[in-house]
Amino acid sequence: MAKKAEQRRKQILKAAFQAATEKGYESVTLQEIADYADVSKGVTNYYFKNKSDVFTQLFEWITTRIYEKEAASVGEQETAIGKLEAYIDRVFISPEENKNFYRVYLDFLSQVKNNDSYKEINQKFYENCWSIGREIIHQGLEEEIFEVDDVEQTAISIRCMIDGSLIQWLMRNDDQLHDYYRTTCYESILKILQYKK
Amino acid sequence: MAKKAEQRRKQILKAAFQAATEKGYESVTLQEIADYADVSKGVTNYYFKNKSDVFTQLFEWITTRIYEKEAASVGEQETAIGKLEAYIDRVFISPEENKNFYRVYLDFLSQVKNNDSYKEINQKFYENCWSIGREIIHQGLEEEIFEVDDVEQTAISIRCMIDGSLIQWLMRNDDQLHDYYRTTCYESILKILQYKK
DNA sequence: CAAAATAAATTGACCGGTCAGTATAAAATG
DNA sequence: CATTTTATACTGACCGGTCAATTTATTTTG
Repeated sequence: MAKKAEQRRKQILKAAFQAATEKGYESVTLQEIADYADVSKGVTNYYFKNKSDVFTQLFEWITTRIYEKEAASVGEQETAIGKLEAYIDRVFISPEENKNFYRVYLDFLSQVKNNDSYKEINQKFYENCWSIGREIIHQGLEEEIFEVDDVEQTAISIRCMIDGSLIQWLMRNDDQLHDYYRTTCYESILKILQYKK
Repeated sequence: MAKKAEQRRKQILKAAFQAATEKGYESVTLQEIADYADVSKGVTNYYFKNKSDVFTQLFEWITTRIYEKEAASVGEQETAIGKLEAYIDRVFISPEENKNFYRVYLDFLSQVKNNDSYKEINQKFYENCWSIGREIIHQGLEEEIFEVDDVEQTAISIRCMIDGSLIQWLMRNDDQLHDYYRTTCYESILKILQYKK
């Protein structure tokens, strides 16, 4: 009962994600969401307060999922380099998935200024990302292979580098460059960490 | 005559920029642009093909202007460190100006996927940014204070770091953090350049 | 257990409002 | 007065949200 409702909610969120991926966040209509979900137009407003509510929940859902996957990948590794590699490999997962996520994510970011809920959700996402960075840095310091004086600042830098790289890659819209940007990003982070073999 | 027309065009572009800063790109109406420019709605359609045309020209105009100012600041300096500092100081010019530019810029970026003209304009902007990066790197190599094996890749990394930093700063929406992110960005770039005193 | 009653879920037509673009009128220019 | 420029009114398309009607699922009752 409540389970089926939850299923419907997820179905609509997925449809909204798909629609936003293809049409762009702002221009997605309730009709399009309904079409992608294979339901009629009224359903969305039955399960969600309004269009904005759909997207708020979508934003929360995808950022949480992304973080959980990143954290799980990093957590599996024991060494600092292993963790960093796992992180970068998870972040740069594939051209297709990165395109889907970052297109919608960029749309959300461009809306943060108009929407405090978005801002809060993104803030939480950042904090999660930074915590992954800290985990890697601490491990590297323990192994004495990184030279970092401000852990917090370095964790922030790592995420700047990741987002900056993926956004720049996305804008160039060339799947072939995906590997190049992953490598560039990875090597730059190693330098930021002042990695010594 | 043609001069006055050019003046009107600029007036409308400025109004569109102001309107986009305050209301967001997608939701700006032709009426609002006209209001900000203190003209009637018909004028915008007289000087521009359509709304999209206004924004394409706006995007081109602001990215060119940003680049020119950055290039001028860097060009004034002789030393690698001087150039890099000038670059970062120009990029992180002030919370107010960064907010205005990056908000609109983010809007544009989120539209690049739907608009080949935007993509092209942004590509040109990136190439200009990378050329500034290269100028700094070459100077540092000459002075033998940087250790860079791939100039192109490093120039790309520098811009990733800058955009990543300013976007993250913008999302946190705290003017106080502006200095912090400037410093963080500057120091990270120094590490990417493997700067040795 | 079957029929009836009730509740939950779904549909799609419809409404109010907005906006881009157009047409046309008016004013300025020279 | 003819051409260019600006102002205003209008149109048609579109969209978010509502809601009455219908279908489907669940519960009650005899």
